[in-house]
Amino acid sequence: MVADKSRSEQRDILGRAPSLADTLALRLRDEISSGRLQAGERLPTEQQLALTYGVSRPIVREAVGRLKHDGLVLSRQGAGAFVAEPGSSSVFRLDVADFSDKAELRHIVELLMAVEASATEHTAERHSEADLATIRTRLDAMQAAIDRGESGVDEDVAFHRAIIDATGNPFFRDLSEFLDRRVRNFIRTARANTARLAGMAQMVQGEHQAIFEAIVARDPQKARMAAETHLKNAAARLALYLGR
Amino acid sequence: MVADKSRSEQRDILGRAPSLADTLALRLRDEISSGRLQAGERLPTEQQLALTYGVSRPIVREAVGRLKHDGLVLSRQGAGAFVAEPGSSSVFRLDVADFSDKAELRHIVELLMAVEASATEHTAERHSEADLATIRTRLDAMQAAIDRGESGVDEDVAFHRAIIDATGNPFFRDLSEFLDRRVRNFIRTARANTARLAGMAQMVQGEHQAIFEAIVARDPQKARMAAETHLKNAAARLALYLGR
DNA sequence: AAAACTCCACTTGTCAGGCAACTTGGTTAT
DNA sequence: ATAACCAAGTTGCCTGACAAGTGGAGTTTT
Repeated sequence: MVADKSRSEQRDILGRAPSLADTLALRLRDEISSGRLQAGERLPTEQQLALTYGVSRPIVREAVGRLKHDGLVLSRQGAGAFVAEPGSSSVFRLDVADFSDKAELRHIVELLMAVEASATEHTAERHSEADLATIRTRLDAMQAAIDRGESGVDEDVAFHRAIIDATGNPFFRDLSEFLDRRVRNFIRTARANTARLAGMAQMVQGEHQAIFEAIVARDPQKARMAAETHLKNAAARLALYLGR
Repeated sequence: MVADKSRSEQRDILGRAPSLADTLALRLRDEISSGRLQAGERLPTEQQLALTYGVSRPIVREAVGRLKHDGLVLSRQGAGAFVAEPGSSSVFRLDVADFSDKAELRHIVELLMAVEASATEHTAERHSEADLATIRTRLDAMQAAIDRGESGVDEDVAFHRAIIDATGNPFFRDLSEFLDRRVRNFIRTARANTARLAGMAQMVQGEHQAIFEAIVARDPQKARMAAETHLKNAAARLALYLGR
C-alpha cells in the first residue's frame, strides 16, 4: 500500500511515524502545488481517495479538512471538494520545520531583519510618549542586567519587542516574535554555550542606545540604519558563536 | 447544545454554517491562547471533549488534528494531547480573513512594504547578470504594455516579482506574493474601476525605472529608497483610487 | 524495604457501516 | 418548452469497535 510505504520511510523527530492523515494531506498538497490538480478542478470523492490510498474515509476527511483549513480547497456539501484559486486563500502558512539547510537559517534571519528594521523605522516615525517610556524602561533594564553581570538576553528580547509593539501592527509583532523564537531555538539546540556571548552584552547595549536615540530624535532613516547595523552585527556574532 | 448555538450565530461568506470541527477548533484555540489551558498541560480526552461540546469523537479528532497541524498541541498515542510550548512550534499562520477593518489593510500594506523594500535592497546588493536580464525584460514588457495603452498591472506584478525572486529567498517570495494578492484582491472587491489607474501607468513606470537603475548601480540604499518611494506612492494612489 | 516486573485500565489511532443534508442532472408532468 | 420532481451521488456527521501505545497499581524478586 502506498501510504504504508511512505510511512515507514518518513519519521518525525521522536522517531514516530506520522499519522496517516498527515501523509495523505502532504500527498494531496503536493498534487495541488505541482499542478496535477488544477485550480477549480474537483478532487476525487472521499470514497475514491480512501480506496486509492488504502485508508478509511475518516482519515481522508481529516486530510482534506487540513487542506480546507489552509485554504487550499473548498468543499460544498453534496457537490464535492474543489481546488481553490491560488489567490483566494486568506491564510498564509510558514513552515520552518527543518533547519537542516544553512541557507534556510540565513533566509529566516534575512526576513527577521527586514521586519525588525522596518518596524524600528516606523516606531521612530510615529511613537507616543508612553511607547517611548516603555522602550526606555526596557533599555534601562538591559543595562541593569549587564551591571549585574548577566547576559541579559531576556531584556534584549523585551527591548526589541517594545519597539515593535509601538508600531501597533500585530503582523509585525507576531511575525518577528515567531522568527526570533525560531532563530534563538536554533542557537540553543545548536550549541548551549552562552558564556561567550556575555562579554558582548555591553557592545549590544551600545547599539541599542543608538537605536533608542534615533527613535527619540524621530529620525526614521537613522533608526533604520541603526537597527540594520545592530542586526548585521548580531548575525556576525551568531556566526562567530557557532564557530563557522 | 453549546456547539449548535455558536453555529447558528456565526456563518461564513456563503451563508453556510461553519463545520462543527471548525467551531470546536476555534474554541480550543481560544482556550489555549487565553491561557485557560497552560503550556504542557494535558487536554481533556477526546471522549470528554466530545461529551462537553456535544459532538462525536471524529469531530473532536478533526478539531484537535488542526491544532496539531498548526503546532499548538502535540499528542502521544496512549498518553493524550498536550499544549505545546509557545515557541516550539515550527509553523507560523497568518489569517487575513476580514478586511472589515481599515486598520487591517494598512497593517498588511505596511508589512508588504517592509518585505518589498528589503528584498529590493538585497537584490541591489547581490544579483547575477541573469537576474538583471530578467528584471530588464519585465521592465520593457511593462513599457510595451503602456505603449499599447493597457494598464499593465500584470507586467507590474511580474516586474516586482522578478526583483524579489532575485533575492533567492523563498520566504520573501511567498510572503510578498501572498500579501500582494490580498491587497489586490481587496482593491478588486472594493471597487472595480481600473480606468482611473491607467493614466498613472507612466508615472509608475518612472518609479520602476528609478528602482531598476539603483539595482544596476548596485546601490542598496538608493534601491531601498526608490522602492519605498514607489510603494508609498502606490499606497497614496490606492487611497485616491478608493476615494477616501 | 527497595527495585524490577507484570498486568490492566485508559487514551489515541484507525476502521467499518450507516443516516441526514445537500447538489446535480435527468425525467416526467403540465 | 417549461417547470416541478425525483433519484443517484457526495459531503457532514454519528455510533460502535478494535489495535497500538502509555502509565500506574499491584505483585514479585532481590
